[in-house]
Amino acid sequence: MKNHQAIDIDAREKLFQDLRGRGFRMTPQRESILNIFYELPDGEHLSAEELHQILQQKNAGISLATTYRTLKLFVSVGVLRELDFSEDHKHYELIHENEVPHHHIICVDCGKTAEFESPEVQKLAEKIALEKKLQLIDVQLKIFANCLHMDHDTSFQDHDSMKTFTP
Amino acid sequence: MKNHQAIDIDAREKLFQDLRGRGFRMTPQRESILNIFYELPDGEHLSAEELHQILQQKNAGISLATTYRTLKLFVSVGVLRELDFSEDHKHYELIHENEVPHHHIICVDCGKTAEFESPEVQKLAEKIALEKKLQLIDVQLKIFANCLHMDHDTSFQDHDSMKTFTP
DNA sequence: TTGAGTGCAAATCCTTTGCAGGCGG
DNA sequence: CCGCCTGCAAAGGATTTGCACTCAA
Repeated sequence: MKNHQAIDIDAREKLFQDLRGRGFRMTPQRESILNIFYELPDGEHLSAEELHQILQQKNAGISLATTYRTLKLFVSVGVLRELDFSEDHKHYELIHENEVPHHHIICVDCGKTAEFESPEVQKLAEKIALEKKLQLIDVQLKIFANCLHMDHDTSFQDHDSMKTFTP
Repeated sequence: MKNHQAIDIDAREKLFQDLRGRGFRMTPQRESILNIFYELPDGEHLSAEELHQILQQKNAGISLATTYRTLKLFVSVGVLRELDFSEDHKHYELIHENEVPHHHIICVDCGKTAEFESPEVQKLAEKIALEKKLQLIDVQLKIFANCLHMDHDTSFQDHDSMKTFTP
């Protein structure tokens, strides 16, 4: 399972420096949280609660309040992307350089999600931003569908059990 | 300001019949809520709280609980679309036949939204659904951008004041 | 040293739900 | 009539915040 760890040690340290440069303190809590996202398989996302549970398992001893505060901070500085799958809570995923733009399919029946890559969507958004004189920040496409109970094991991610998958 | 009212009286009555046929009761509360969405300018969306306030102003005397229950019902039967703009609450808009697929631009700075039409996005989603053997239900594209404080009066919708606009 | 960051618990906000009474079909 | 719907108020769940203490720079 490919993850960000092997290739991005440098990028991670660069990010720490960047954040310090922007006046943020690089606490062990923030570092732990960032590391978890870097070590996550490509395209996988976590809710605040899931992240907090992982931190607990690692004995990182980070409070839920700090988890929420850190997620919010990382979103505001462009390190994480906030996703909404029409559930009662948000999900978060890493934004890393040289990521291939990807988007989400959500099964309205079973609630699982799958990712797919689509440079076309990105191009389209760039065209629209140019037309409308907007500074493009992020693009998110959600396809709601019924997966008809096919391909669950291979393509879809189960949020609550954090099952991994190979698209 | 174009709205659904003039053209869709029949569609509205047809919908009532359809819902009744599906075993739902057409109460005055449900009718009032549906009417509000039909009378809303094209492409405009409401939060539960905004909808409830409009109902109050019209002396419809509908409780917040029923407002939420009805929104949820209409989403589940495909009458309304649930939107998320990374705020702390959802928004809802009417899904009506012969609607031109439209999507949303959200200004990360001021929080306002604008709609734009894009048949390309729809086509792309249909292609992906076909490839992956999914039954396509809905497509939502969100473009996060900075509007640089331009065109607020003409293109962007202010959620909380429900200011209307002409895209 | 110092004020940004943290943990804890209480608070807040949005949304859901239990229950008794109301009314659509 | 029957049982789906409603209003009310209380509950629930996710997220935020006040406060005193800690520690990164």
